[in-house]
Amino acid sequence: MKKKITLKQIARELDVSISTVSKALSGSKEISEDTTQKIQAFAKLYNYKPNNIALSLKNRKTKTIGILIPEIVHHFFSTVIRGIEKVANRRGYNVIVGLSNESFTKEIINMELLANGSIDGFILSISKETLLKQDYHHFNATISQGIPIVMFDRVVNEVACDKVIVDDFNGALKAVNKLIENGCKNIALLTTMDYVSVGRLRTQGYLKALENHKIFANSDLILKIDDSLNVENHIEILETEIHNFLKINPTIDGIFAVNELYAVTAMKVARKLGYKIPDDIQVIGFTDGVLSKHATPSLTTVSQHGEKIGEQSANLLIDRLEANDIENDKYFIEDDSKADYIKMVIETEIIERESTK
Amino acid sequence: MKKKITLKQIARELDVSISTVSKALSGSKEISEDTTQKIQAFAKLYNYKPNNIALSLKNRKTKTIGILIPEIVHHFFSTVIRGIEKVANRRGYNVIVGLSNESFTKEIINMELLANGSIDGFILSISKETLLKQDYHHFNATISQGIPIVMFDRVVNEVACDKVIVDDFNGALKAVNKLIENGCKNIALLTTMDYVSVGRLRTQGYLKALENHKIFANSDLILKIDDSLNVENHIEILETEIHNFLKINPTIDGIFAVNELYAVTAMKVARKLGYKIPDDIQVIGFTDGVLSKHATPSLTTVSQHGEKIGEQSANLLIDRLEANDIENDKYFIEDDSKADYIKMVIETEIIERESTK
DNA sequence: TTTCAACACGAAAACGTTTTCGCAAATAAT
DNA sequence: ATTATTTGCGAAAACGTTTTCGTGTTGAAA
Repeated sequence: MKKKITLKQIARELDVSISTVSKALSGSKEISEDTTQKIQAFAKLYNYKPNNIALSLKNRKTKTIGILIPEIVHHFFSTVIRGIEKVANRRGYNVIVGLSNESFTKEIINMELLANGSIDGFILSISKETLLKQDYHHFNATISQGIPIVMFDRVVNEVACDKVIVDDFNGALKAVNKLIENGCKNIALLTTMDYVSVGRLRTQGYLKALENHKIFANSDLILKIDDSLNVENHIEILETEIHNFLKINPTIDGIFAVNELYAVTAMKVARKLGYKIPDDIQVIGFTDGVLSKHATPSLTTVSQHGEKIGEQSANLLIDRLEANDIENDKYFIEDDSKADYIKMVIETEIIERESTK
Repeated sequence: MKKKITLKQIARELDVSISTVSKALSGSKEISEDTTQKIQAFAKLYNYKPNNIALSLKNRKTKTIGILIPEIVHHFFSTVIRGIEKVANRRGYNVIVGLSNESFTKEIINMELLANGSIDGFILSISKETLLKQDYHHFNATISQGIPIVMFDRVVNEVACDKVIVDDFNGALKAVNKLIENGCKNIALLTTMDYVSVGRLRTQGYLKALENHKIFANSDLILKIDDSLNVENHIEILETEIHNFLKINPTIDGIFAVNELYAVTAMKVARKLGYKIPDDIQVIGFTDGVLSKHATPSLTTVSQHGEKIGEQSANLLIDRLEANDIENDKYFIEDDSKADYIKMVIETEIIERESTK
């Protein structure tokens, strides 16, 4: 077992001081050609690599980003992680992932754990429970400790930080517009309980599209589904809810769903009821995941560009981290209270597939 | 901006030494009741939490696990991560995620980056490129540095470490058995090029099942699909390949696919060709992901229990890490070469849905 | 009164770096 | 020959902990 070699060991072996080794390895002009050569050769031979932890302690920065998301087995979130990882890697950062599991407490614990020196900044999406409780003190506490946060997708005005969001309103608007233009007269909305702002915005987009076309918004055509904790098993309930909904409202000829699961389930149910898609009913979903791509018929969706969201979030965070560096170097620490934070909106895009005409 | 408080600051403020503060906070009997109270109160007030990096440096362990996977936007891998995170959290560890993107070089870079003190051990699944190259020196180098590795799913005999694998052989065997018992006479196999051992094992299970039932294995019924780099766009190619395959072999009445994408695509194509599922053709896929669950008809699959794989991997790794601790404490470092490594096999389970009778 | 524990605390080392400063020797300028 | 400057290197501090080993004070035992 060859443990990693340290500066001290090299120094001892070559009979020079630690400082000399350090300088030689960084190519300092202070050290003579000769010794530099000798030390570098030795270091290469023993595959010396500086210890990251020691560097982190010395520099008081870890070059690590903490990602905190509600759930990882989820297409959208994993694409976001991929985006974050991509730019983080490129810019010399690592990512450490925490899962809140939609729980307020786990969110707090995870943050406190990582905020104790393990990471330089956070990229996160708020858990449902936190949104329900509307308790955001842990975010503000973290920020006031000097640890910047970037929130994505599920964000909240009460916290002053950079944000990257999907243009949920316009995404929904565009989707419903398309349904209308495609000739749909009675467009249903399949949505969740709207304490998650995201759902609320999509509903607003739906309503606005109808209004723009002078279509009366019939509240009977809006089905709100309770997406409580045990989502996994609720698939049958989901199906029967949609089934009954379609039975009661036989005039529906277009469906806009706020996620792809609702959309494909609606297609499934509709087909069982004898509807042809897209001939009798056209369907558009939000979120462009595997399901949409491989459903039969494949689903027209509003793509959220998760990877792009991740990239932008990472860039925003790292930009701020490195800006802070400069400020600190200048011994000029600006009053953060008037720092202007960026809210970046990522445009959606409609991916047309077989579920619309 | 309230930066985190340190022992030194508390010491200065309360006019005691750093050692006293440290001891008081850990409840040492050395310190008087009075001072202990005073110090603890002060620490609580200022929300003191020890700096993780400093602790890591001192203890020479980070309580962090490095996960290295080929791809994160992938149902199986994200369930594994979820499993790892779950037990890691419970046992006091964090996880830091690296993506190899199926690239040999990125795998190496990521490992070297994290091996410099950032993590105590690795849990990883080998990238395709590495498997092709059959170059495993970086794994062995890491291990001989004293950093344990646990490999899952895509493992390799050439590296001496703990492994957690799916019982691919028996999973395939059971699946094909079921097709046979359900009356299928001409069972096709949809597989990939088999440099990934996983695919090879599934093929062997398929062949064994046929053999057990004295069915002649017709090589015409095996379709090997080239799953090269640009998988995303290959969906049309996949469809046409399967289309032609089914046209040429009209007797096929059962399909076993080594992943769910091939399975649902096969269903899609078959239905376009006028087959009824499961009446004319029954289909079973490997990997129980979202697609299987929500396809129409829903797909019977061999579940790999990704979360369980993650949990077991994490337990194996942490067990070994903490066993090493004890050995080191004893100043008795065993010769690792004769350490016996565990290969844990996770049994598969068939989830029956609508694509089989 | 002297001796000895017990008590309460501080100094210092260690983990592995980087960096500032100081200092001797060698070279250059006067 | 004397002073000034460069060159090449080492000592030490610092990052924030924990822990070992002193050490001075107190109260009790001799």
